[in-house]
Amino acid sequence: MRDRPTTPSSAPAAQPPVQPIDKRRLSERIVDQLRTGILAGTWKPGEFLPPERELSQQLGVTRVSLREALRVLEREDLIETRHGEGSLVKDFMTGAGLQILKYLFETELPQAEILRSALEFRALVGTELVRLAADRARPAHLDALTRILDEEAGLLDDHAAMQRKDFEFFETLADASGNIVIRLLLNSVRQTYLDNAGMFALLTGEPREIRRYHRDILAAVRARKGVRAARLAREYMTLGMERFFEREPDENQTA
Amino acid sequence: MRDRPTTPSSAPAAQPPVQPIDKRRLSERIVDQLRTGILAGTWKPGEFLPPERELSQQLGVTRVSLREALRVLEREDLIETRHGEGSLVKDFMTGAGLQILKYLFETELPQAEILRSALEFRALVGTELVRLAADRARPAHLDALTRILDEEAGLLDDHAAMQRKDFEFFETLADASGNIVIRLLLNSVRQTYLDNAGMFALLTGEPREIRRYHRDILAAVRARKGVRAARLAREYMTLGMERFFEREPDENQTA
DNA sequence: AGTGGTAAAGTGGTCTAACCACTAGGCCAC
DNA sequence: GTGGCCTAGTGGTTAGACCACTTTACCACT
Repeated sequence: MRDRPTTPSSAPAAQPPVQPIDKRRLSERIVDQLRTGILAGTWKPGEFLPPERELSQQLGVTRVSLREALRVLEREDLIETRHGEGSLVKDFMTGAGLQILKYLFETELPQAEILRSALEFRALVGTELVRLAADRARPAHLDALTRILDEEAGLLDDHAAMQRKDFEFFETLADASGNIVIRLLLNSVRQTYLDNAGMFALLTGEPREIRRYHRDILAAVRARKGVRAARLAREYMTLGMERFFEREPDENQTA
Repeated sequence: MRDRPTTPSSAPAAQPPVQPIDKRRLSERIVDQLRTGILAGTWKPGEFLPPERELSQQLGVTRVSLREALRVLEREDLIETRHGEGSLVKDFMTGAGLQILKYLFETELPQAEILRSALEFRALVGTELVRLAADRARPAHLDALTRILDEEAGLLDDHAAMQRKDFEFFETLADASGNIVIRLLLNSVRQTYLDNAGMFALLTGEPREIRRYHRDILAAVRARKGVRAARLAREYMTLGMERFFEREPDENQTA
């Protein structure tokens, strides 16, 4: 393919002159709108959403599209639809699962608490996951980890890409840990992590630093040094927290 | 209300002579059927489900009901519906979140691995959750925990009820931990845990033993002895594993 | 007082049938 | 090559009708 007089497509693309078009289903956009309303408190737990006929008319869609949206919100445990009564708004804090974390990042106000929780949780799971991986990793896992490390070598200038690789690295470790629940857990938080990769990037250090830790962790895992691997993982995942939060009185003695 | 010549309703009810009627929505039953098929491999990742028109006819329902079901499966990351193409079955092991754990317990064959993963994960999170709770629990949390312990006193003969209280106890500790992500995580696994309470009951010991641990953990949390509380929690949550699995070479030194 | 039948209003659940929108593949004109 | 166009297959959306459930109130028995 020869060069042509068009917008250069290589390198970090500048913003194009047109707006992308929202091609999502109506039901998806309805879900977004209603979920935002619920998380923001427009409808409070214990209240009912407007009747389907009314709500669909307000939204300018048919009941069919609205109802597809309601099924999704129900699966997210944000509402409970009752035949003959209506759609009851539930308390997401005691009902909704990890999937909604992504939306809390987008909407909830006291972000600091949410971010702290997320980093703390990441450190907690990451540490144990690595410990297990060191016990149980099989050659195929080690190969996969090595390959990721190789690929990272070419991404030392692309902070965002490195962040994605970081997640992939720990996903592979989760595979190696032989714990299917942890594997599913990472699936649950993947979207949250990738959507906020930029924010996490500010906390997790430079690409070179990330890769250095990955390298050391892999070495420890390969050598089956579970304690050392876990200590490295904890150190790595605590970097960001130390950078952004006053170090709390911390009596942890995990290593 | 006087006594009447009808089936006694007190005490553990014997099985009634009639079958309960499935009042769930069509879409829910469709979801069950399709999800089972996907997890069992009837349709494999990369394949497309039959076209909506065809599938709805096979199921004996309209596209409307089928499509509500598809939205749920899509939210569970088991399928991806593409306009103009069809509904693609995805690999649940790399896509689906913790919500599906419940169904893996019901359908997947190598249950031992899943059960081991669940117990291992429970121990891991439970331990750290207690550690955090000891650091941060506030009076209101301690009161709630005390109340639960009181209620447990009346349930020492009801293994199943005790199991539910156990979950409630740790949910409250999650509140006390001040970590919203862990709180949401417990929501994600609640259904799995309660639906399989019987199975876990076999592993977690007698009600009296459970309560004794709860009491000791609460005492340590109240005294802000994070290390001791965590050690107790780990011990408690490891009991079941030791009972059912050969103790693996374990290099953990978490306490 | 308690029980059960009935009716009405409001709301969710399901169906029918048609039409719109997107994707992929093949063909063709430029 | 590129773009236009057609066609077949599939999902997306609409409109309106009707069924089923819940709540409330009223009423008729016992």
